[in-house]
Amino acid sequence: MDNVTIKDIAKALNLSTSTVSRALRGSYEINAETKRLVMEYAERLNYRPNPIALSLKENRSRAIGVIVPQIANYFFSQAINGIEAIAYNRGYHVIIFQTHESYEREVVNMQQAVSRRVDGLLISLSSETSDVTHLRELQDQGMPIVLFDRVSSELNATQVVADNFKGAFEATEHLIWSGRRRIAHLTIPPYMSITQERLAGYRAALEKHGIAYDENLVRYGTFGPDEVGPMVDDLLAQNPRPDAFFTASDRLAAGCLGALQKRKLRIPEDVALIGFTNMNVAELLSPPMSTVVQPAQEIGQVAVERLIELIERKQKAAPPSVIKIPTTLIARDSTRTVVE
Amino acid sequence: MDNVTIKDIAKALNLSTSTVSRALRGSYEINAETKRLVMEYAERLNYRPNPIALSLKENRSRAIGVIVPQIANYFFSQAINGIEAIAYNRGYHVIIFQTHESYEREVVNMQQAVSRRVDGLLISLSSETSDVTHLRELQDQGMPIVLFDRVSSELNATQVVADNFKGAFEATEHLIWSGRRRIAHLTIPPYMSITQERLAGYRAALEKHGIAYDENLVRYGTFGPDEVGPMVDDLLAQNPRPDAFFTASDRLAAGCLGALQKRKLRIPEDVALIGFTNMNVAELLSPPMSTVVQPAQEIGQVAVERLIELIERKQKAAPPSVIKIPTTLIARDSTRTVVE
DNA sequence: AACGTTATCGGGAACGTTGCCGATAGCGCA
DNA sequence: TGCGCTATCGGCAACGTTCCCGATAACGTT
Repeated sequence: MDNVTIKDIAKALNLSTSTVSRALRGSYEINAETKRLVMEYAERLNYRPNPIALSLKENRSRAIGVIVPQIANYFFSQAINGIEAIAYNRGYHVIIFQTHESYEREVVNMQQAVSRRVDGLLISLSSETSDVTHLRELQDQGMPIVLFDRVSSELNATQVVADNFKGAFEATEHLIWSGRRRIAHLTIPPYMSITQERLAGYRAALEKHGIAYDENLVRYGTFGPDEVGPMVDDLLAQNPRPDAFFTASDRLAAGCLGALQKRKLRIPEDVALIGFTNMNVAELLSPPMSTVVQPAQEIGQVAVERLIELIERKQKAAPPSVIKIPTTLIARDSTRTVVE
Repeated sequence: MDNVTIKDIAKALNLSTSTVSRALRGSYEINAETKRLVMEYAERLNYRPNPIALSLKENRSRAIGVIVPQIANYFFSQAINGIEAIAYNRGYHVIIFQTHESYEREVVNMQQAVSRRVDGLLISLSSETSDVTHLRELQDQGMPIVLFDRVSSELNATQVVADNFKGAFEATEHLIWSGRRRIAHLTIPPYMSITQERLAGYRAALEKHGIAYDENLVRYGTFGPDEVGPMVDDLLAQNPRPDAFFTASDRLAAGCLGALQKRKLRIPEDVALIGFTNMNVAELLSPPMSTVVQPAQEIGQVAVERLIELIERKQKAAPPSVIKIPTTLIARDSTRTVVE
């Protein structure tokens, strides 16, 4: 392998390791000629400082851990994209952990990250996670933590999220403006932060337009497979039937669309549909699907920037806060106003 | 932070560090009672061995580098999913690098991975990469390397790919069976391995059915934005017009579908369309799109398994080989046989 | 002439862990 | 009694790097 060390250089040039070390870092107390010699020789041998030795000495790894439910998911893969870009520019590398929506694996991943000595942690909570004491304890021990997307107000940490309330409010109002009155809301487990914020936005829009909130129109998914069909059936069985669906995720939006198609309901004639999503093929769906776009990449970028600030400035960094990144509503055919 | 070391335990228990070390690893030459004491104390203090110190000592990092063009891409995010799952079970962590389809960044990423002292490298080549001497040199220095998906026969390394030839052959034959004769092929840069294999499968299917290969029906994309529309236009301007499109990637398939829709061509009545893709929403597109499914996750899993074998058994591992994972053709509405 | 200063470099410890080599005591056996 | 063996443990070096403390010589200053 590659193994040229500072010792090799020292031996070859008949110098001590300390001199070589200082020459390489350009210390002022090394003779210019000596510096040149060392630099040239190091260059010629393609010397690269060993980051592991550095880590041991400085007690830091220049690595940040990223814990997400799933990589193979539009939102998270884009967020990781943003994270990676910033992190590498700042000299950190990114270690990925997946929880697969399991609380248990989240805890295990967290411990793994700790024993890997990551300098900081970026976390999007699993859907099973309601208790965050594991994170609070870690934070109390001094580990910099930033939450993104799936956050928890139980934790006094910086949190970076889409403006879920506003996004949901706009989506719901958009449906109302297009003439719908019975708007169903398909969402994810109720104890999750994003669920509550989106639900609140949904309710606020209904209220603003004088539509009573009907809890029978709200269904909570569990990330299980094949669960969307029955939920949609159940909602459609009501009388009067819902005339619009507002879904809270990529997965639910696609599943809902499939379920509606299977049941031969015309979109947007029979029901309208709008999702909270990042799918870049939403435009190509049948019909083109209206969406509230979450700025996944930007969320990742902002989150990692805050984390690095936390790592490098420690107690001097900005106090914990909640950062909301605006969403964008894109109206397409699935929510077109239908004139009778 | 967490910092309990083997020294702390030794001091507290009035033992030497070596004894503690051996007790922790269950060495036979340590008194059972002493072992118990050490184990219990370590447990109580939540001792975790410092992997950085281990890495320095053993000259290995228990990390594998994964270099891909893009994380935010169906295929690669699923592949990384598979990689992550296996790697963690085997005690390795995964460090992600993105080339963004740039040769230059690929080289830089490779160097970064090396200076991070990864134990092995998993690479899917950028579309710009035609020269692989940077990888060959690294390999010559003893770094275990496994290529996946975007591979190169210039490198004597284990390569894990989808069965591109067979997949393309089946897709083309499927189009022929559905009654098409002028089958256009939208693909990616010609020097890439997957391009050539898919093109060969396409040609072989044409030949088998007595259809002359027409190079005017083949177009090579460059991963640039908004390039698909003009390519499609150009193809459609021919006389006679193509009656089917076979695309070589997720991006091209979606772009082609959008372009055809924009030009008001009916699918499958006017033209058929089949893609090489992993999009799980292909069924929801308009119309539902036929696809050749690449087993992304399995490719990742197999690749990382081979890499770990290479890392741990070194010269004793299996010699380099090309492993082909079968694809699956899913016929949907976009290639339905149209009766005139 | 004695001293302080400056420029330039080396020695050694330390980060946390493991492994080699020894050291000690207790014991059995001839 | 003396020898060797086993069981049990400690000391030390090493991995690659940085940093603190000295060391040395060549000066200038009083």
